[in-house]
Amino acid sequence: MFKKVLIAEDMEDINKGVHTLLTELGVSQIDQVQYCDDAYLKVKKADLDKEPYDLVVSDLSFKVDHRLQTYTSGQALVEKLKEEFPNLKVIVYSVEDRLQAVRTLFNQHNIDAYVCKSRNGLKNLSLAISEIAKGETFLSPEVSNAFSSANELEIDDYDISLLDNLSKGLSQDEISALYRKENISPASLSSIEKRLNKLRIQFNANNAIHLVAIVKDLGLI
Amino acid sequence: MFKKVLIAEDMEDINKGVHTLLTELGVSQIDQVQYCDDAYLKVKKADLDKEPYDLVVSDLSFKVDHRLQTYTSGQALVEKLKEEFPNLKVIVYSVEDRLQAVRTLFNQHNIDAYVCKSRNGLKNLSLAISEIAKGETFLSPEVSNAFSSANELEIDDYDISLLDNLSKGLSQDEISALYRKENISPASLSSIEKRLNKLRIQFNANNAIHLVAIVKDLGLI
DNA sequence: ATTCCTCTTACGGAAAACCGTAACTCTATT
DNA sequence: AATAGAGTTACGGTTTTCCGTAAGAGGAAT
Repeated sequence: MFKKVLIAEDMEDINKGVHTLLTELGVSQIDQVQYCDDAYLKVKKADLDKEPYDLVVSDLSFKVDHRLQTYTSGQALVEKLKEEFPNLKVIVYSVEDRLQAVRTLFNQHNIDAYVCKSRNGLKNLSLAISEIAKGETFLSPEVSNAFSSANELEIDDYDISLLDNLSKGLSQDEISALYRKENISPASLSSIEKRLNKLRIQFNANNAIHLVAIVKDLGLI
Repeated sequence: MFKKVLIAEDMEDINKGVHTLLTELGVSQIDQVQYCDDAYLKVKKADLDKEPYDLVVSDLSFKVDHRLQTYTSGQALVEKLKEEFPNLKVIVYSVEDRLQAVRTLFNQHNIDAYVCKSRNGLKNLSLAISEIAKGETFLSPEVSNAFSSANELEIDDYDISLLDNLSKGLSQDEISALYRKENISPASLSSIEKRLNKLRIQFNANNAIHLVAIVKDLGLI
């Protein structure tokens, strides 16, 4: 079992809940931070001191406040940690259930577990820890279909960019011009129309306004 | 101080964190539920048994799962509780920072405190409890401007309704027809256009999509 | 090379949104 | 009763979105 664990989570109540769980699991040294930068510094220092962490449990979203941060999101933190300390085990513990994000975390950043905060969040976190201790990876049931080919939601980065630009007030014409300038393909007005039409159908939206409202609610943008 | 407190919160880690806090504050009996319906039933039963709760701490959003619920949101639960047990103190503890929602909870449903889940969530929750014990109400700093008149941007219910209908995918024509049917004035397409134009100027929006995106971010709808 | 398939682009018409102007209604004031 | 002002409605013209059709571009397989 793990001996030295770091929790990176900005909300102190959750931080507390996870701490209690880890204590119950018999982890002897548990450190907590509420900012991404603090997490990185703590891991770095522990490594230099030859007393490295066995495991980091990190949230994805950290609310911004007055303190300027180099790493402003859990993604950025995890990416940096796994790049610099490949042997460090990392669990992402987040309310996010966006399959695309989960896929990226596993495929690009090699995280060891993804646990959704939910009713059974702590139970799953507990499971994840024991799986990782055995050298396995863990995926929360809520997002278990992230890698099942059946569920290809087919929303890619291009779609997100499109929706994001729409929500920023750009007309389809302006988006087309922008994409031409930045060599993003497809850039034609016609293709943009087509793509948005596909998205409207996928999300059952009546028009572009409705579509943007829906994807904002879903947290896609 | 309060003796008997109920926590309604679907995420068990937060539940645990709040529980720890209440224990530290010296609350002798703390009950926890993860479903709105359970919360209502517990309060109801405690009242019938002549051992009523002093305080309920409730989340706003409860993820839906297999269990069918009569009350599907914290709003619905709080509304029902305050209607049936006006003397019961209620703290809403939520990540939501939508000012409109906060106003409604205070004005319509007479909640006693609104605490935002954030870095200092538990500290504020602690403050809220001591304020309520003194017969005061409490409002988290994050939403403290919910009642400051400076913040009145001259957005009335009609504007909100307009934006809401837009975000639901109705065309301006359809909204006009709807308002005529429901005797909401002004109902003409022309007036609706004018009002939306005013809102676009107020919020610096390029078009209707942009406008809806902005007011969604602001939490107005 | 050819066929087939998919993705991209172009175009044209209908619908909706956008924008200015003007007329009409209602109320308050004198 | 007359006037002014604010709010509502009507209308025409321009731009943008929506939607179908069709032509071109590029890749994979035979």
